[in-house]
Amino acid sequence: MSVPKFAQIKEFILENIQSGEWQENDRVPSENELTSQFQVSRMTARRALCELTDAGILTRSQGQGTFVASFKSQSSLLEIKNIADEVKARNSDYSCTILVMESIRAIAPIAIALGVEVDSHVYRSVIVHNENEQPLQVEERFVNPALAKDYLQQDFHSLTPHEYLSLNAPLTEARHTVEAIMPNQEMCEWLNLYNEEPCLQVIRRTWSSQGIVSFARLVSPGSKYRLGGHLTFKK
Amino acid sequence: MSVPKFAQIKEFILENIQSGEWQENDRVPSENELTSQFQVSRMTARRALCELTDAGILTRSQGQGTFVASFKSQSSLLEIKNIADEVKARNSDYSCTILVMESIRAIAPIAIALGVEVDSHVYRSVIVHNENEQPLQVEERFVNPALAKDYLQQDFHSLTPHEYLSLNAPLTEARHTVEAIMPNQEMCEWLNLYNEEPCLQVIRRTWSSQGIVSFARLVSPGSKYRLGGHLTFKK
DNA sequence: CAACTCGTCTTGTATATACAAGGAAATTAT
DNA sequence: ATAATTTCCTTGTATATACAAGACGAGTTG
Repeated sequence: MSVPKFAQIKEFILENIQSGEWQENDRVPSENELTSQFQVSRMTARRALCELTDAGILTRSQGQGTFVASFKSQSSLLEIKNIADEVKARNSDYSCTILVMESIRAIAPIAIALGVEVDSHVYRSVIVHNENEQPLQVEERFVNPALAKDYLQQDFHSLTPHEYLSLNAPLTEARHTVEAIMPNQEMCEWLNLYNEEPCLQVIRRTWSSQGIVSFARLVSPGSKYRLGGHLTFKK
Repeated sequence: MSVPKFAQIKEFILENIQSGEWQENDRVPSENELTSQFQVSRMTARRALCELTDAGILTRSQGQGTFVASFKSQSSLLEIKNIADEVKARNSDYSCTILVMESIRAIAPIAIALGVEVDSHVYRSVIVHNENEQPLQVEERFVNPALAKDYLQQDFHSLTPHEYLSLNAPLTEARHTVEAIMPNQEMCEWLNLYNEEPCLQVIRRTWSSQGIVSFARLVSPGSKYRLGGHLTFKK
């Protein structure tokens, strides 16, 4: 058997959608209808429908049927990778400079972002990530000490903060925002920017099962760093 | 039955991974082992393994077994949504201003990005998307005329270019880059920016099965627009 | 000693069957 | 006429079974 039956059924359905024969929210054949049309068992027809549902192409509802998913909210995805991996993948030299490792009292916005009491102690680190000795990104991170006691004792030359935290408080959720900002003077110094230039800023908050782990601000010069995304609509 | 058996098995596997009991690339129990451990049929054990594989938690290999996937390339994802939908979702008023609709001869960089001959005709549109009458994003788009003949005849007040193209040349692939830039003077005028401010620029190239469809440049003021991403590590 | 075969374990595909549960429409009872 | 019930079609879960196909090691053969 060259092409599995469930794959043939998937193709059949996708062709009908791509040709426009079946529009958004149209009903597609039920498991039983496919069973008799293709002379397969219900489980095989079902597999085709389930896999297309997992892929976001169809939606199913018990008792009602299976429908072509609406593409309205079709959104494209961008990846945010670990900066150290990215640099190494370019065959460049990666290094980092640790500027700050301290325990501070949380002012209101930090406390709120970390979900802790205002004025309680939190850890703060500032690290510059370099590509071929040139600053590429500044990482300012606030960490909830309850979830990473030994944070300040780590040597982040060998393991990035993100890697360390992933190991010690397994991530369950992350939220990001990306924006374009003008760096302040301190940031310009950290990034070695003589002429002001726009920077890409990523704010990342990460959760583990026990609560908010950390709150990071990643700033990179617009001329040296960009985010990439690649999206294929699986056939 | 409150919690389905296949879901219980999934939880069992995930707990072992999250607790660190099973490390990256470790082998997990085979279908047959789970079958006897949980007193279920092989198909039920199989379902748990397959769903975790689809979710990227496990990898499977015929003849070898099932393994904990490596999180090395763990990357976070950001969404780029349709701007019109986003504005409407905020309960704001959406409108757009069409500045340019023309057919031009492609200079080299445009021709290359679209995969057409240099100096051949391509369509170009420039549209400003407004939120509550304030410019939010400038969309400059170059379109391959072979794949969207009637592009210039469209009324983009009712249907955004992205929606039109999605309908006429179903997307198979898209690539994005995001960067922080300083807008030039023309862009400042389009965006109504009196004081220069950094902008977020998204470059999007889209493919259909017949080739490259279009090449778009989306520019938004850093103070008014940001990209958001939400990632949950499914339990 | 190398190459081959065979048996066994693994995942992959496919079927037939059974019952559960949700939704909607037709039927029945009030 | 309205409300409750039944009935049917849908998807959801679960099992037992069969054979195919890839990987790998043990043993056999040259």
